Amino acid sequence: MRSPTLHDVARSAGVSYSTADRVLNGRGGVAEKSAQRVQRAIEELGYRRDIHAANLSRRRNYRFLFLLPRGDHGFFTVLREALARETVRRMVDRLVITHREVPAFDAEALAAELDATNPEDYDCVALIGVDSAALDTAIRRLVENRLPVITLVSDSASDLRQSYIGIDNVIAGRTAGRLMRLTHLGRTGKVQPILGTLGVRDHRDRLQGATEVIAAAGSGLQILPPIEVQDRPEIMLGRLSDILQGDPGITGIYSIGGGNRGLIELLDRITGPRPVAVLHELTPHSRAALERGVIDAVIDQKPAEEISRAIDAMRAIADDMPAPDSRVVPTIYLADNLPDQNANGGWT
Amino acid sequence: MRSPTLHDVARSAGVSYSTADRVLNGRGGVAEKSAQRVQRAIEELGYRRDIHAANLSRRRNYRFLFLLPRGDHGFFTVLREALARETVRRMVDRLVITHREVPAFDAEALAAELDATNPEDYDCVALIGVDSAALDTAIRRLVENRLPVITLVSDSASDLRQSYIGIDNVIAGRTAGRLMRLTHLGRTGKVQPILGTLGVRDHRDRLQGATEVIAAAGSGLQILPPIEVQDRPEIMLGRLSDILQGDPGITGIYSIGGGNRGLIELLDRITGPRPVAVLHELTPHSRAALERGVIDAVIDQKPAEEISRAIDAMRAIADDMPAPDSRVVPTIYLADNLPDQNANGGWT
DNA sequence: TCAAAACTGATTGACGTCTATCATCTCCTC
DNA sequence: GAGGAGATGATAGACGTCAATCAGTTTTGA
Repeated sequence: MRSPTLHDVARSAGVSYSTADRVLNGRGGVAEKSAQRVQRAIEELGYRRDIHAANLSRRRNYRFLFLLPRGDHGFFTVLREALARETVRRMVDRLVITHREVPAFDAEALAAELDATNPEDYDCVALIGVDSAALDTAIRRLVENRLPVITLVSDSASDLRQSYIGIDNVIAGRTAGRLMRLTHLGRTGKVQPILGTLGVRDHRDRLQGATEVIAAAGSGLQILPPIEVQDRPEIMLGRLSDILQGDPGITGIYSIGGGNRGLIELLDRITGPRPVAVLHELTPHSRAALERGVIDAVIDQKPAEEISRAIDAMRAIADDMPAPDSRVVPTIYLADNLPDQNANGGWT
Repeated sequence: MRSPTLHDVARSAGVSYSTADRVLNGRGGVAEKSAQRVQRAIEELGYRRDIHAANLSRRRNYRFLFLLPRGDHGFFTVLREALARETVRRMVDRLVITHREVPAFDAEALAAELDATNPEDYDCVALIGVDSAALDTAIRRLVENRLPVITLVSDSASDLRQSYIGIDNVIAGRTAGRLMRLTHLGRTGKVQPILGTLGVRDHRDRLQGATEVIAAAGSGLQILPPIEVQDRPEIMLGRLSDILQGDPGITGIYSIGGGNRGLIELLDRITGPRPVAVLHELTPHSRAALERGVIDAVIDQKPAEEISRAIDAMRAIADDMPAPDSRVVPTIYLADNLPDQNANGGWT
């Protein structure tokens, strides 16, 4: 029941260990027919190289670089904390994870950071994608220098990056739209979408998804033109409070992006019935709001899970294994199915 | 930047490698003060044993046994498939996972299977808990013979098993109740709960959770006495169709257990408005029903994730690391946020 | 046909840990 | 102060792979 070693492969192929090794590791200098015999032996025996023994032997560490946005934006904070946890958790597996902070929403700065990165220093890089020619160029340089790149949370340069780990934002938007429909069964209403800016692809996608579902026949719902609040709580508070006063018929609020502290503050002030409120991303603020019944649902992309999967993917890439894209399914949190407060969403 | 080895520890403690090894692996025969010096060196250097090198050296495999219910019950099928995937996926990590099928819902048979298990043959056992004295006895025997046991999906013998991986069923029920409230905003209604039998703890817990939320002040909802259908589609179909005809005021159906094929068949027949329907467990049937709009929400416990976490926990236990309980948060699936069909819920 | 090139095999010492054996050395006890 | 128990050190061979070297064989082509 012992699994075969490379020695077994060599013996079965009728060649020396050296030759089997040359084939396995593509060192060259092997006659075609020998190579084929080794390959066949590998398949016949079902040989799989013991990756741990290999790593031990070559004193290999997996060196991964994460570029994450700076700042106290709730979601990014959660993301950074998840990364910090995984960093220590994975040390036993020889993963050396470096984390550099870059200014949020600044493609140029991100590109500059990549340009300043020596491709020799890492085995894989993860970053949050943005649509930007400068970023694409920077990514291309790394990839051409054999440093693979993956995108996280938001995709970009999809022909260059090896893998994308994150949610499909159209689906996230559709999920929000579905929640609006379900909370409006048997009645009509108007839904007000709020986003950071229409310039961000992710926000447009969510809006599109929500619109698809809400505007579909039989919903009895109307979706209003979106307002832009730059992910800023103050702007959110001001603009939205104007709008709610102007149109008392609004029965649903869908907050697509950030700045939710403003929204929550506003909802806290409302006495009597309030509109249904659906937000994105579980943060201490949104969680507290859910718990005290000020908002109804949070759509979350499980940052801890994304980080963990990103690391898995990076490791697979570093080991030259296929690393599939991994679409995370957006999760719905209501007041009752919140994860343990301290337990990073249950991700040990 | 190299992480310290046991040789480093020995040198730093001023003892030989042998002594350091004796301390690390508790082989005994070491003077108290030497042991302390070694311990101190370990802490000072931050030494962590290289578990992969250790496993390599002692030719260790992790031998885990899963006892899962037989039968084509949708949920159990998903569970078995997830296990099969993980079994191959984890082979590279020296995990040898054995899977034995036991009759479903039969504590005696499960206990018998455990009794027939030689504690020497495995490093950890996972099973789905049931309240049963016979099972407790069987578990006790294993644990006393140094074979740790964990429970999955449903807990039992909580003082004997090392860890429980699964959802909190009260929370799952509350989540269903919350969905009922949200789908009844601005209107009143009656919710009919359906379960396998009140004899099953998990079902009672879910009912309790749902009742807590639905019966709370301000819901405008009434929860009807539960009906028992033994998880059987035919019974479900018959009983429920009688009840719906008898009481046209029913606006919500909460199916707590199995037999959902009967429920779906019934709902498919309804023309015009139908009650809100919330089910448990994503299976091919429930998924299809969601997609064609016959039911509204599925509460899922992510079996693939549970399996994966169970294996993580078992490995931690086998390595003498702390293995925390892992409460999985029940997930809500609507028509729009379903996972990839083939992709076991996104769990690679 | 002979030298160069291409290929093959044998061997060795890592990597960090486990396990076993054997030889010392230091006490304590009678 | 001899005998024994207990503690310690030294050493060696595994585990499966990597990486390098060197000697030897076969093939190629001019």
